[in-house]
Amino acid sequence: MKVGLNKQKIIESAANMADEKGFANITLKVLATELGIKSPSLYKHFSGGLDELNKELMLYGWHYLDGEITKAVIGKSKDDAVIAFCYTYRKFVLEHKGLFEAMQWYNMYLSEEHLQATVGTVSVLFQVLDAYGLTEEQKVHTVRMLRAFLQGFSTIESHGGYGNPVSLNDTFDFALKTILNGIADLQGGTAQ
Amino acid sequence: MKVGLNKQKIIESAANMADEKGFANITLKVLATELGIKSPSLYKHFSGGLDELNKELMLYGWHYLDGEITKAVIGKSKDDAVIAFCYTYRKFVLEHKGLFEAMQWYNMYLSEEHLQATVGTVSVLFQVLDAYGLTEEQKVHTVRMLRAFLQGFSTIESHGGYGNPVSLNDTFDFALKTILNGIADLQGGTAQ
DNA sequence: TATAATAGCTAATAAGATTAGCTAAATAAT
DNA sequence: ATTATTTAGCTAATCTTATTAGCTATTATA
Repeated sequence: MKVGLNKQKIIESAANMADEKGFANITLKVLATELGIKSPSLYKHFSGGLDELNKELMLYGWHYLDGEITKAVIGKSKDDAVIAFCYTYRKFVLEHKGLFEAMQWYNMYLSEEHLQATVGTVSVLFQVLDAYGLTEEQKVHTVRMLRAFLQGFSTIESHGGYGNPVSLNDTFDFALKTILNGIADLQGGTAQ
Repeated sequence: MKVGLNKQKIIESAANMADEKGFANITLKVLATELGIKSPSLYKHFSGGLDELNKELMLYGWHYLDGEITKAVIGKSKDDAVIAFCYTYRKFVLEHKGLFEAMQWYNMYLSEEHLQATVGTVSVLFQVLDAYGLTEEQKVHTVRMLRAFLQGFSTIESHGGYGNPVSLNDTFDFALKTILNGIADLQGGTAQ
């Protein structure tokens, strides 16, 4: 009784399940049940089993985020573009907590593959920063700082790791302002 | 043939194993073998099984980091103290990659426990920031921003996620400078 | 219409976590 | 010292999940 599945449908289903139940709670059995098949049948789509599925989930997540960010940034420049980038990133993580876990998780096992996956997102950030007239090295530093902050903030926030009642929106704005001021200072000629 | 184990020894062994083989590759079987016992015997020390062991590993890691940071910060103030804090954090993660995975990993499952664990480290940071005469809210924002940056940077760095040849030390210094400048601006009276 | 490929299935294997119940060593109580 | 109790180990057995092998019906192709 062929259900008519394919990689794409399975990955999307796994992504939804990750967001609902948490990435760590995805098993081939429960995923298969959800899809109306038995778990060994998943190997017809992912011969590499769970490991391959997780990898695909990671790639899917980064491409997804990539698309969201690209849409958000189009037509904006400079600070507006950076802010749109960061807000979209943060929003994505809050809305796709489980998928984001997959995006980071796999990172821990296959750097090379992960590097490829993040290339899209990172290169959008590079393009956004082109408008500021920074040196290549300054751009690299800024991209890395932004990535670090966004990943750290989103991870901590989405897991309830910030235990203070002060508004998280305010903190996010505060941090962006700090970073954007830093970029402005670089332009001001005080380039180190 | 009582080996004479206790929680502390087991946790330290697990921490070393995590750093050597990676957190995800710790199994009760291999840990037990390493310790010279059989895996069911571990339940005499951790009735909650792997889950409890992981939780203890997380707590151990945060206390460990806490101690290192406290030592590093003693006798320093203001920027020197912040810089010492950040360098110690980063160094710790590079030297204890596997343990740090545990510290973050558990985070994903037991927020309340994790909150308690990080209290020590976070409160040191708060004390360091006391010297700047910021408002409580500004301090909270700054602590959160630093935590986010440090966690994100260290995670990405330790997993080889930064694929550019530009010096990571330079990026780290660049980012600290940016954040410290931000703090300086707050003191300058331009408090928002 | 015959053939091949595909996507599903069931049954079986293997690895790991966990539980139950046993035993010897260490410790505490008489 | 001797007895009683706790403790820390063990083996055997169970459960869950991933994975492999081999079968079958449907779909697509020649």
